[in-house]
Amino acid sequence: MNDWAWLGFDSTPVQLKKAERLFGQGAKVQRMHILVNGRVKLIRHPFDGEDVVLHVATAGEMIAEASFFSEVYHCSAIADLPSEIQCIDRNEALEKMLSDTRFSRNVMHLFAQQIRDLRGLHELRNIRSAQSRILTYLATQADSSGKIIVNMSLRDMAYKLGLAHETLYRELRKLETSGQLERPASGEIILRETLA
Amino acid sequence: MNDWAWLGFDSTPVQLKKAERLFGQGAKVQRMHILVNGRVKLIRHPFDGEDVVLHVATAGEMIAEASFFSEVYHCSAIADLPSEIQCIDRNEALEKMLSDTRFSRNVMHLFAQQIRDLRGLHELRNIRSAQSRILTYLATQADSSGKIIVNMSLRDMAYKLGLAHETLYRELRKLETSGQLERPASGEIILRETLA
DNA sequence: CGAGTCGTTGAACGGAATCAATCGTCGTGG
DNA sequence: CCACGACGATTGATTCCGTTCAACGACTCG
Repeated sequence: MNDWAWLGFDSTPVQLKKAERLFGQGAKVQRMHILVNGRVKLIRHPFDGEDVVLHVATAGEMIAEASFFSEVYHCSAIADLPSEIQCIDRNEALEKMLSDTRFSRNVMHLFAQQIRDLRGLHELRNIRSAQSRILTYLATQADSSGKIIVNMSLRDMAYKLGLAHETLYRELRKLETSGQLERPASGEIILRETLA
Repeated sequence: MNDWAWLGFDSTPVQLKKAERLFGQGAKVQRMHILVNGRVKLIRHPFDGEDVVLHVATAGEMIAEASFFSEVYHCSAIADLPSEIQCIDRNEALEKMLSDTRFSRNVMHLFAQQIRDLRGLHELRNIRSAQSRILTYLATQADSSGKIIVNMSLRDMAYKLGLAHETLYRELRKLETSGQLERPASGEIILRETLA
């Protein structure tokens, strides 16, 4: 999907099986990671209480970008699917950032992109109604023809949207019944125009 | 609060009165902005429907960092309080980013910080219960003695937490009654230890 | 002084979470 | 190879808690 040539990787990517760990909370930050393929969950382990899913990284994302300037990771990274990850030494990356124009710009782009996505999600959560939250989200994901390829389970989508998965199922069904969307195949959703 | 010396500003900051506009949605991105003092709201104006508050920037933040790499702004910035803003020409900033090590690193830091904050907020919203969401948030804001200086109105805090302001008032009252926190003065909250 | 806003509380409603049960699919190991 | 367990998708019934609507006093600012 993305072209990572600018990263100047010569090494082969790390391969992780499902449930394998890329790094653990508290570990020293020594590398920069780009998720080329697969899915990686970032988990925080609080002193008390149960684990919290901080984020689910999908293909093309930089993993734990926020930790890049920290000494140690504040969360663990665990493969949620078989994944392929490009690594680059932290110091090497920092150096490259100063010497290689394209590199630093691209990294910044990744950061900015991430911020915009997060703000979008935040904005989304301010929508109280489950139905319009879902519609708004789908609208942002759809291409010009209204088609959406869902590359995650509906459960994960529900989590991302901050809804109980049952609610997501129900609302999707309602929207389907009312003709506002179609689901020709699992993992595929088509939005129908409903201009007010 | 923050030291912006590294930005190498020689110019005097822009002064905005309340409700004055820094830039409008769709305008060309020509400068980089750092909010030195005050409060600025980022507003998106959708084609239909009413305006949406994307974010409320407070002192020390870079404004619309996500737009820095875009051609035009995807939102408007409006002073929410009398504000002081440092501006730097976009091209100048990009240049500086490549030539000045400290500058680029600091900008990246700002970005990373922002991402971490946003993720934290996201994480927070996954807590369903209003009470524990509030407690968790306060815990992150408190210093070692449990003291919290609230630099925004409770209404804004409620918005940030994704709660109706009435709910926030009520829950704060409950927590106060049950001795889990004190409010010696407005804008000041003290958390009491309640180890399980 | 009046307009605007914040903080606060009451009452009622509604919608989403929760609990629960079923079905299908996939992977794994005996 | 098939049984079993794990997990995703789906739907029903019920509960509960946060939103919403409403009203009021205090304070600030022009």
